[in-house]
Amino acid sequence: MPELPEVETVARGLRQTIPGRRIVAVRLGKTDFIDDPVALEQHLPGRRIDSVERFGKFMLLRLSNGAPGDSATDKGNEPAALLVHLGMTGHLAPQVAAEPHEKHTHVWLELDDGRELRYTDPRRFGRIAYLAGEALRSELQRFGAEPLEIDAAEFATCIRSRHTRIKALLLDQSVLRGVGNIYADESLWRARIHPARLGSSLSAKQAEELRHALQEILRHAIAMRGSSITNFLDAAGEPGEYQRRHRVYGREGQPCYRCRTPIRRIIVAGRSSHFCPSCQPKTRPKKARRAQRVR
DNA sequence: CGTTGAACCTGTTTGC
DNA sequence: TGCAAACAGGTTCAAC
Repeated sequence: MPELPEVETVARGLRQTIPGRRIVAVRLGKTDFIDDPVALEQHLPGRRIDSVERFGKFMLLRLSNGAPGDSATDKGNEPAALLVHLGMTGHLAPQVAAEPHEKHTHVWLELDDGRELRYTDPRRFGRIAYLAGEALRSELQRFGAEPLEIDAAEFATCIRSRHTRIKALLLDQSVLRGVGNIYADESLWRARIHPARLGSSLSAKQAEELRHALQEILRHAIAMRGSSITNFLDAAGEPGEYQRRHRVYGREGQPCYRCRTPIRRIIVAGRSSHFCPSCQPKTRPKKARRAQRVR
């Protein structure tokens, strides 16, 4: 399931071989996950892919200027990009055009070097959109901070000001862009925070511990090229290795790596959440007792 | 403002 | 063994 580290891994792979190539033709299969399929056919042919960026869980293929007067709504000289979200089972990878395509391939971007950039997605939970100018700007504005860039003050504010479960906040793309179920659970375990705690109930120290845990885990996962849970493969068809480092995700009933207590799985914010009931207490540890213990 | 549940989709796993 | 139900989960939307 591609989250930030997996998308970053794919983007890095594409960056090796795609920028500078021109799209010469577009072929579409099923299009129910594409915002405006006609826009792809209209605006992509002739455009060069200038760069590949990651934005949260999206990949952004920045496109060269189109022909002036391309259409009434697209002047051709505004910044334009193809947004690709991999959903649960999406793959985006270049293939030699003569090679047979995988089942569930829905988009073929024919390149000027004999290859095709193909999008394959059995479940079609992904999303593809061509956006330019103001439409692109406003779409990107909907999303929250980049988890690897957010500073301590901003993180503390957007977590501690909210009367919502911390698990829901981590998954909310308008708060942080790019965190999904695996890395939310892993960070909460590392910071010893129960997933059902309210954001407003975290101490300043806990918020900072959580931010630190999240960033460390994301960096480590990127270095290991992501987690291959079901069938995640990078742009070169290679699996990631981070699934071996999971401490709670997918480990229900198995002993906590810190204290041996069996890991539990509960539903929080409608999502399956893995945690250690001993290391991640539901309520803040009380300290009011100390006075009574004085003899 | 916040929370929950359903819907989307199909391959894989589980249970009878 | 075989088949159906449950499950996986990112995102959006309706309902409360």
